[in-house]
Amino acid sequence: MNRRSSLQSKENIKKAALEAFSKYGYGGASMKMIAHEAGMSVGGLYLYFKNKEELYLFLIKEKLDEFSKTAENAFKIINDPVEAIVRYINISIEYAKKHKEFIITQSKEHGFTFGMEIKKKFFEEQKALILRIIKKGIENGIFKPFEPVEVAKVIMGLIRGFIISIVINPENIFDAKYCTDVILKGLLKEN
Amino acid sequence: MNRRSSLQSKENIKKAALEAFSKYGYGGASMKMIAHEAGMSVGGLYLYFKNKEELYLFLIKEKLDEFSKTAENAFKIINDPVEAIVRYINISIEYAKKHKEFIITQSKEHGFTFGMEIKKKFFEEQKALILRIIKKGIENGIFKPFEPVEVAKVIMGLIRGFIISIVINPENIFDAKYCTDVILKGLLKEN
DNA sequence: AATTCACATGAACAGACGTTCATCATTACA
DNA sequence: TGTAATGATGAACGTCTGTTCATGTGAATT
Repeated sequence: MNRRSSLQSKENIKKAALEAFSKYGYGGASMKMIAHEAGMSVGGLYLYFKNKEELYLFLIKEKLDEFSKTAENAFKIINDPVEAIVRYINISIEYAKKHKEFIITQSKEHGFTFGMEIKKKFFEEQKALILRIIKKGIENGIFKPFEPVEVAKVIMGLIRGFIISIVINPENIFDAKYCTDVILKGLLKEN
Repeated sequence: MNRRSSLQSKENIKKAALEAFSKYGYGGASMKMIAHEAGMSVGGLYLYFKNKEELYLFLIKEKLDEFSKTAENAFKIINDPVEAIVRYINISIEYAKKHKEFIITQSKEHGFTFGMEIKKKFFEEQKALILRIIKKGIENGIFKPFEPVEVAKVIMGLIRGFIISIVINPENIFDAKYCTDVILKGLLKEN
């Protein structure tokens, strides 16, 4: 079969590759199986991506950008820090549910040397975003006067854990509501 | 070189394998490099482990058991729920720092079909442990009357995130104190 | 109708992989 | 000293990998 639209073919490859990398990791996913899943030959892949590594990095970058845009857009219309935090957690969870295993794949294969700069940059951006929310909340007197940077780290950690939990325990997904409840109100009854 | 103690050789292999799997993942770590790092030949590995898969599963099981024992022992002498939660988080973090990347390796390679039963069992046990603490705290009137099961999930998620954060951002490790502060006291100033 | 061009193929290649096994070296015991 | 037994070797094997490339095909252009 040939003479398909070039755009469609690339889209097919991306979809197949994302699935394969997510399921089997970088080493475990073979170019042959990606090609097969994309409905084309091995050679065809190399018309669209220089090699396996480039294909992998392309996917990482695409997904991270996707998330960044969604998150930033959401905050353009939110002023309340509480709502912002709740919203950010919800966006993160939706994203995680959508991309499941691939998220973990990203943070592991090849001992982080792989696409490290891209990921580092992404995490820095996200931390800055949360930090802005926290600072605002503290300034407004809504949040307790914790150290903002440390709180931002904790929130990021919580979200990461949330995402990992979804991937590890997909049959036991927990509601974001409880998550936000705990960080906002705290476990203790009285201070 | 030969006629080493069998025990020492096995120990060398375990150490080398843990390092290799942690750095490069299951697919990325080769038997040749494990053998080399252990100071022996490839064939030698097969005197102690049936194959690569068995070696990998052995390591997973060993590390999880190690952690379970540490956690359980700690709680034998603690009655205060607050102290117990703080302690559990600290133990988890210490463990994570010690084994870094291997923890992530465990939750990913081969799409979870790998050693899944072992991990599932481990997580169930840990959740039960946390649940016990939370329930006690609520019964004693120390914790807010949240849904205990959901809170346990959130706590587990937080810890997982903490661990992942340590691995992703080793140069930016955050203090466990802030973590426990946030979950115990909450962000909001007034309810 | 002839030519060009984008898209696609899959056998072929070199290298790496996990695993096996005939062989060897050292120790323990007879 | 001779004989098992234990621990270790690494070349060899078959399989799979990522990548290349000579070849093919159908649509668009001339």
